[in-house]
Amino acid sequence: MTPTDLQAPVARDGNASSRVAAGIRDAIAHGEYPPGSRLRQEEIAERFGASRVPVREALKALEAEGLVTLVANTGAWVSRLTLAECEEVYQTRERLEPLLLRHSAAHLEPADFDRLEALATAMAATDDVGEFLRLDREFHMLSYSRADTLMLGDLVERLWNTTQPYRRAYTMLADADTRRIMHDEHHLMVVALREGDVEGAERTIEGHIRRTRRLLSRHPEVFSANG
Amino acid sequence: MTPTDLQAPVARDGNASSRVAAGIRDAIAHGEYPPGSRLRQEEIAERFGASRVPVREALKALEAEGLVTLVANTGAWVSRLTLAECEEVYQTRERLEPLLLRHSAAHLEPADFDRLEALATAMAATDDVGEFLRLDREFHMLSYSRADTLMLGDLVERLWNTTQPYRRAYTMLADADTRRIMHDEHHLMVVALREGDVEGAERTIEGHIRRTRRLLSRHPEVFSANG
DNA sequence: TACGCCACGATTGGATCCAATCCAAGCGAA
DNA sequence: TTCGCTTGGATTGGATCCAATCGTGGCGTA
Repeated sequence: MTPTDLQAPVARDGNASSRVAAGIRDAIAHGEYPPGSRLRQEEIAERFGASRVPVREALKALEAEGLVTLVANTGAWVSRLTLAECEEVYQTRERLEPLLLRHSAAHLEPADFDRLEALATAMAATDDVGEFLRLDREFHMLSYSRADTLMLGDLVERLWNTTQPYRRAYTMLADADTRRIMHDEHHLMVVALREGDVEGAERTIEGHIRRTRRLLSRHPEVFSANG
Repeated sequence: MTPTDLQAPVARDGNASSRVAAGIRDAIAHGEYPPGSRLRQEEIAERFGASRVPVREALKALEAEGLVTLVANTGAWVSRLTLAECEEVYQTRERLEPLLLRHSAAHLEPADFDRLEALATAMAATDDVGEFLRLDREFHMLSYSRADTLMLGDLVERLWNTTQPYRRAYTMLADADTRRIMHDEHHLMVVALREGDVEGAERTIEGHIRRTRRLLSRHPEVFSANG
């Protein structure tokens, strides 16, 4: 073993297969490839100006992320969730996101609080679902952004990604009361974070996710048939 | 979109690239490729009787699992953990394994309890570290085996895999008292599970992982230099 | 002697080509 | 008409080949 065989250098990217993976991830998130739709290697290769080899590498990585389901000698599909599976993701988030928030909270800066506040306010003001979803994701990801973690941050982001295609559907199911409570929770979280009340922030995010889970468990129709 | 484009079939395997991935996973777990060691595509390809293409696909998947670190145009290394990163994995397990156990507990059968009991007893009896590690893994995985989950089970298994190379090192650091407590916890868990006390079992596994995390945080020397 | 540049070997990344597999349509028989 | 078989096209899986990149050793110069 030569001296360079030990000590892995820092990660880098710009690779073609990584770009393809990122592109597919993005396309799924934007609803371009809905859950259950098939992903043909050649079509993707052409779309991203690459050959099928990096496409296959990307699909393998996305499979490990849970976004894509591969079947040997048959093809790749965007993963589809049942209601029970979606609830499982939310139960998992309920456990992990408070922990992640704890890692991040202590390192958040005043400018972050202001931005969080602005996002919470903007969310309460908008009537556009797409806009709301974008703001909501930015809000929560910003709250986690100062966490210096190896895998926990990525893990949580993956959980968001797998449920992303369904979020639009059940967001529209919330009535006025439920929405107000959700906005209140967002504001509560900003206050707790600003005051350095990590425990309070943890409880708030846990309740927030729990509430969402209970909301979607009352609406199985979102997951039936071709979602 | 033709009719066959929707509805992904059930997963299957037997693929070459999956076999390579499984093989590498196994080799890492058995200490054949220690953390920080380099993985050359051609060597792996030759070892598993395949070309470099499926090897690259396998490496991409293992990277997404966190077992391997890829650097563009440079190579692949077995992921190496710092003490802080290992603690992060344990904190994550502390949150997830109780949840997973809850999913599994209700479906465990009498034969499972007997096997768990036997494993706990065997663990307390053996002096061989390798034997202990094998029994310990089987014990905990069996306790989770009846969980019908989409990703939570796989997730937990991945967390075990990433820390596997270090487990041997810090297992040997436990003094007699610590070991006795760990064995007590194993037996406690079997009792709780047998009695259908899911809450008790959850608390026990959480405390069990927590205790291990605190043990290893007292031994940073395991992670320094060439682990 | 120490530093920097250059060139070569080794390794990874990507593209094309060929084999294996699967799906579906069409044919034939009951 | 319906079921089952067969065949052909489409798609995936794998291997080989070529290009791009990186690390290293050697050379020259200050």
